[in-house]
Amino acid sequence: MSQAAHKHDVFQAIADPTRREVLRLLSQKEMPISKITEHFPMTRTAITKHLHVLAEAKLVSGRKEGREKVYQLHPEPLEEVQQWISFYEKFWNNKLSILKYIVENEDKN
Amino acid sequence: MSQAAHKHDVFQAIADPTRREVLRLLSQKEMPISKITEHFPMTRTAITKHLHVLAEAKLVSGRKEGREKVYQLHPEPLEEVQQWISFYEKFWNNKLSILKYIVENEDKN
DNA sequence: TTGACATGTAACCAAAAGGTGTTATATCAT
DNA sequence: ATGATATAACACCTTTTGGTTACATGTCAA
Repeated sequence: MSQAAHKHDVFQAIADPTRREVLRLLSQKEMPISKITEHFPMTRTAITKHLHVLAEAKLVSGRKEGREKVYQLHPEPLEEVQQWISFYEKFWNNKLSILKYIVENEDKN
Repeated sequence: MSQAAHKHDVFQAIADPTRREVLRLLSQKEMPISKITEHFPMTRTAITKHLHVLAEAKLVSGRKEGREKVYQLHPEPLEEVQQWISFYEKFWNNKLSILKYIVENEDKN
């Protein structure tokens, strides 16, 4: 897989169903690679590559703990997607976007 | 949470920056292919392919009008992404997700 | 009817994505 | 020290992606 820097943004990271499922798993509990792999019908090597893509998008990070590498979720980058989407929300749900606008401005006081 | 339906789902469709820009353009005004192409440093054929991917995800549709094919936006499928994201919103913004919950339940009355 | 315009599409290409297996290294339990 | 475990780092393969040319078809305007 590519090692070129910032080649994988958050939009690309979440494009793959396996990676979305990894995020869901890590949203419940941090896990070492082998534990994550148990949930998928593919090799640990493949999961490791997906984890690297997610890490490049800063959606996960891993720390070494003994001989394990424990990965944990960092959902913050998803905010960029949420903001991108919010532009289109007005097309299907005016009420919600108006409410969001009110809440966000309320915060600034 | 299995939506591994079509080859090109909405997550894959929005993964590409060019396709996101096409959506933005079409959010302002419907356009024929050649007009869309003017905004990008690539051939019309490439844009046509991107449009096919977006159409497969039901994010755009095209109607023939004379010798032109006019594409227009259909943002509804983005709702799936928005809902997926909303699960993670609680990690960075509790207030908003609580409000959304209230609004959504209000709708069901 | 002729020519310019707008599109469809096939053939091709390079690079990236998504997977495999192998090997090497570090760590933990005996 | 030995052996099982957990991961990293490769090399390799196949399919998909994102782009190109080239050409065919259909439509509008003189």
